[in-house]
Amino acid sequence: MISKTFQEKFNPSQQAAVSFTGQHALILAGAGTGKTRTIIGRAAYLIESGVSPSKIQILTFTKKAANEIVERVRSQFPESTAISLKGSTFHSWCNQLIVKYPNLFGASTYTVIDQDDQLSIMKMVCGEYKEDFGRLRLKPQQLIDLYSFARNTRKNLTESIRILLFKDRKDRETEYEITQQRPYIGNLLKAYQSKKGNSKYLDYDDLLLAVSTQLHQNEEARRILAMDLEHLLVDEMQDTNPLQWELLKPFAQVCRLYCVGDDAQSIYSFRGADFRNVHSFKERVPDSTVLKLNINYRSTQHILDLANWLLARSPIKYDKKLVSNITEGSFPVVMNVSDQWQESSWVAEEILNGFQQDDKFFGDHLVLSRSQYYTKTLQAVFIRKKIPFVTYGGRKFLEAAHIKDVVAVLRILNNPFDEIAWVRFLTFWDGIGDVRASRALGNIVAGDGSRPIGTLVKDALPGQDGEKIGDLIGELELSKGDVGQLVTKTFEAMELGLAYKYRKDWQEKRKADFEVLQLLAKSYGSLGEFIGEGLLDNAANLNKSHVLSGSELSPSEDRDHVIISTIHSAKGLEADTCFVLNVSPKVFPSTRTLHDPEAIEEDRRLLYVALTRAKNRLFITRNIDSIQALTKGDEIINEAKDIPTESYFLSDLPDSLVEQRTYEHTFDKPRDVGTPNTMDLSSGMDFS
DNA sequence: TAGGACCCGCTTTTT
DNA sequence: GCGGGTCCTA
Repeated sequence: MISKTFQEKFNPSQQAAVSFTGQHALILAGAGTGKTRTIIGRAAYLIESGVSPSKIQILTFTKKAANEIVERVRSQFPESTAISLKGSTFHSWCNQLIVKYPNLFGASTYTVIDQDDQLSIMKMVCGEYKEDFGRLRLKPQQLIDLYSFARNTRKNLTESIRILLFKDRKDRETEYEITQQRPYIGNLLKAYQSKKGNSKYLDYDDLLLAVSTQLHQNEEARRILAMDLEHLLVDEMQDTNPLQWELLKPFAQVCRLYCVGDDAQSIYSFRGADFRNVHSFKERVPDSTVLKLNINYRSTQHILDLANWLLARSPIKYDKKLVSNITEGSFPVVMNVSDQWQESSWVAEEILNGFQQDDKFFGDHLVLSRSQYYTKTLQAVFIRKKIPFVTYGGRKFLEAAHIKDVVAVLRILNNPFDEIAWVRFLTFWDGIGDVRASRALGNIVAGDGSRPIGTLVKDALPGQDGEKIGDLIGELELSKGDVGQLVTKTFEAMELGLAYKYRKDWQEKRKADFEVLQLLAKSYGSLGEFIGEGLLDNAANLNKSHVLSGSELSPSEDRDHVIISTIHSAKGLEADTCFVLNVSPKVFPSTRTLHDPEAIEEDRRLLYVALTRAKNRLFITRNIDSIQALTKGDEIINEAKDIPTESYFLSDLPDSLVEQRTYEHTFDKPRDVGTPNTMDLSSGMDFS
């Protein structure tokens, strides 16, 4: 049954996509063509057609996107109609499946670990296998990257080493080097893997791998999951990697796949994303149809002209030319600045102008940067000018050191084999360092698990310290069933130590986070859920972007403020006015990608994503010095001499597409910024 | 063995 | 400006 507004809400190609009746579909949707609207419409359409909401699963890459889609579908129906509709990230979905069917996936007690934990384990392994590690000139982090890359791309170790460490070279020397190093790397990775297994850890990749492997091997598993699922709606298909494809593939047999994506917005190849998952969809999935959405409802034609120009210059054929249904509007502005202070000041001025003169809200402004790091100056200026802002991307709440200290206790109670949590917890206390902790650890983990944790600690760590810590953890174990209470008690017990450990910024910054942690903890039913889902839940990414309102944990999104985001985190966002920072030579494309044509194209797509976030006004900043260096033909050109591809995306930018300006005010630069190395004390004193 | 002081290198992007 | 590593001292 199609609702009355259907024709009004969707254009003909969107209608075709939303009401698709075939088996499997791939929707190719350019930026701003209503991708989210279509996936929402699809879910709503299915529910209206009588599909049970509980049999629809929406998959996205971030929790935020998942929540938004689900909420918007639910709001179209009377109260509880669509309450059972599910939306999650790939990782969280797999985690839920593993929890729901423990027998099927063979994991009962486990702990999901993040990249910090992975690194800690790898460091332990490198310490244990000194000889192997010593023969390599690699950092533990590189080993982790290698391991993850190989698993996500389904490539073997040799190929992974070649791509990640040798820039994909295939000459004889490289072959020799790889043959030399591979056995040692292999040993370390195997040791890492078995340590991970012993501690009952699952890293992010394991979550996907566990489910995917089982589905491929086990027909029973497919049958069971098929009973729960009729429609799988996948967002951002261009960002899926081979491992995720392995996960999706079996579902083509048990339910209907509906994948939405845009190959021109594929920006996650560092995570193994492969847009052949889009390009080869039709060949890979029998009985599938490809539909396209081409009309852009977001941006003015001027903005799209620039985006189209950028894409047209790529050697890759995207078969895409966005056409806007908005014809008026101003040209994108390219602002030439000579340093970051100018850049930040100008952005701040523009925003304040917009706010005061043009009746814009702070929330109408989106500032995009290539890296989180780069926006620091901007944040400083915003604070001084009292411009409210939130940042997207960056370190997550649960990854902050002081939070991890407290969470370590919860992890221990959840999984007594969790060595990392043990070390963190034990060394937290004054007088216990790495050495005593890891010694004690051997005894604790060797225990049979049936004895109370408190006595285990006392045995492993004789003396006063052991008594104290053993009593504490024994006491805390009593609150295991109540996550909120457990967090409160743990914090009380550790508060003194925390205040001392983080004395530099405890009062100002860190202390308040524990109120947030408590509220967050209360929102989870069980310890296991909090540990597992909490980590995977991007909504837990409430560093500074969330505030406490009343007794509720709520995103401060309902307040008016500018959004500062990395481009990667900005996918799916849009704003009236959009600033793209530092689109300078050496940045777009980045100098680190210049050796690799594919990486350059990914940088191009990254810029494309940034440009297409803007609805009405697009401002691009760039460093004038680097532009002049480029035209003078100095080192940048020389570096790029033997590289056929262009070295700066905007180098031949036609004047007809943008308006160029140069920043003129200089008074805004704070006098006291810079590096006063020595203070001049020579004057005012006569030593003669 | 624990912990503090100091120095260096460098700084994409994320579940 | 930050974490990480290293060296030095109690």
